[in-house]
Amino acid sequence: MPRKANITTQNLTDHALKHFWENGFHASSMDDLVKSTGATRHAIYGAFGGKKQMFLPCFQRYQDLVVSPAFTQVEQTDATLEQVATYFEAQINRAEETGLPGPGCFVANSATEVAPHDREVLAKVEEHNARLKRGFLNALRNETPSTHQLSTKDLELLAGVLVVFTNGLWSTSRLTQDGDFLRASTRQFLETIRTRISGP
Amino acid sequence: MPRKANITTQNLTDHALKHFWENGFHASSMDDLVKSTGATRHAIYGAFGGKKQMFLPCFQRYQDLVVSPAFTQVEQTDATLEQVATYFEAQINRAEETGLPGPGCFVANSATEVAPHDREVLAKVEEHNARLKRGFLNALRNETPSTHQLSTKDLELLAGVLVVFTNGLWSTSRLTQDGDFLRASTRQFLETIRTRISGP
DNA sequence: TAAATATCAGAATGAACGTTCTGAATTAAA
DNA sequence: TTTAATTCAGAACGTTCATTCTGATATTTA
Repeated sequence: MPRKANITTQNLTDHALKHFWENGFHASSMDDLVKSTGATRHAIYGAFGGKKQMFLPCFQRYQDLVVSPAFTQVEQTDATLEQVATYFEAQINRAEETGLPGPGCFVANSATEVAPHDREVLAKVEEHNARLKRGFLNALRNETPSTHQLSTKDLELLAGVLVVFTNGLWSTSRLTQDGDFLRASTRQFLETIRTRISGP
Repeated sequence: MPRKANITTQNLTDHALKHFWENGFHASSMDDLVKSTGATRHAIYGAFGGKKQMFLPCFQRYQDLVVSPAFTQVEQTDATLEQVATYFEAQINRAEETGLPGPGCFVANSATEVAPHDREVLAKVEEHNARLKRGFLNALRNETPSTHQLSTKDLELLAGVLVVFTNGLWSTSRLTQDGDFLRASTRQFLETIRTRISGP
C-alpha cells in the first residue's frame, strides 16, 4: 500500500548541509531548502519535523563528509604534527577549490551563530572541538621527545591552542580570498608549535 | 521653533552597540532596538535611516569604548609581548566580569555573521584586523633581537597568526564559561610565540 | 482494474519583520 | 497665548518567514 519513497533522508541531509553551510541557519529559509533539496515541504516536515530538526543531523553528515576523511590520519596512533599539517593543507585546498572567501567550517559557523542560543547545537559543537583537541594532543605527544620539559598540562593546553587557532582560521577563510595566506599562516603557526615542542 | 532633542545620536549608538553585540545583527529586531535605546522609531529612523545604517557607526563606537582603551598600549613604540599579554588579560577579565560564555568580540561576530554578505561591514572588519596586525607586528619587532634569524616576512606572518588566534579566542569565549581556560590558553600561546622568537 | 495510500505542487495561515504613517502631546518662538 | 515645529507612542503597511493544509497525481496492493 505505501508508496516507495524516492528521496532518502540522507539525500535530504546532504542538500540541507550544503545550504546551511553556505548560508547559515537563520538566512536559510524553508523556501530555499525546498528548492535546494528538490523535496516538497511535506517530505521535509515528514522526515524531520522542522527546520531545527533538519539542522541537527547535518553535524553528523559534516563529520562523515568533511571532517573524518581528513582528520582520521591525525587520530592514528603514530600521527605527528606532519599529519596535522596535511590536515590543514587538505582543508585549505578544499576551501580554495570551493572558492575563497568561502563558507569556512560548518561547525565553526554554528559555534558563533547558533550555539550560544541553543543547547543542542552547543553540545554538537563542543563534541566536535573535543574531537579536534584529542587528535591534536595525540599528534603533539608523538612529536614530543619523552625526555622533554613540557608537562602533560602544557601539552593539553597546546592542543587547546591548536583548536583555537583552527577556529580562527575558518573565520579568516570567510573574509580572505588569498589561500596562500591561509597556508603560510598555518605553516608559520605549526613551525612555532614545533619550535616550542623541540625545546628552545 | 525646533524642540530640543534629549537623546543624542551617540547615546543611541551606545545602546545599539550593546544590543547588536549581545544578539547579533539579524536577531536584533527594530522592536528590540526601540526598547533598548528608549527612543522612538521616529527618532531612530530620523537619526540613522534604518537598521543597517544604525549598525555601521557601532564599529567606531566599539573601537572607542572597547578596543582602543586596551590596545593602544600595544601600539606604543616601545611595546613588547608583555603589552600584548596585558591586552589579552584585560579583554578576558572584561569578558569574565560581563559573564561567560559571553558575546565575545563585536567585530569578530560581525566578521562571520554579516561581513561575508556585506561589503561595508567587510571593510570595517578588515580595518580592525589590520589594526590588530600592525600592533602585534610592532610588539613582535620590539621583542625580537635584531640579530635574529627570523625574517621580516616571518614576523609579519607571526603577526597574522596572532590575529587568527585572537579571533579564535573570541569564538571560544562564546562557548566556554571557564575564564581561566582562556587565560591559560593565551599564556601558553604567547609563551610559544616567545620561544619561537627568542630562537630554539 | 479498483481501492487504498503516499506523494506531489502550491495555496493558506498566523506570526514577526523593517519601515512608514497618524494624530496627540510637547516645546519654543511670535 | 497663539502658532509652528518637533517629538511622542503606537497603529498600519507590505513582506517574509516557518508551518500546516488541500486537492490532485502517482503508486502499490488486492
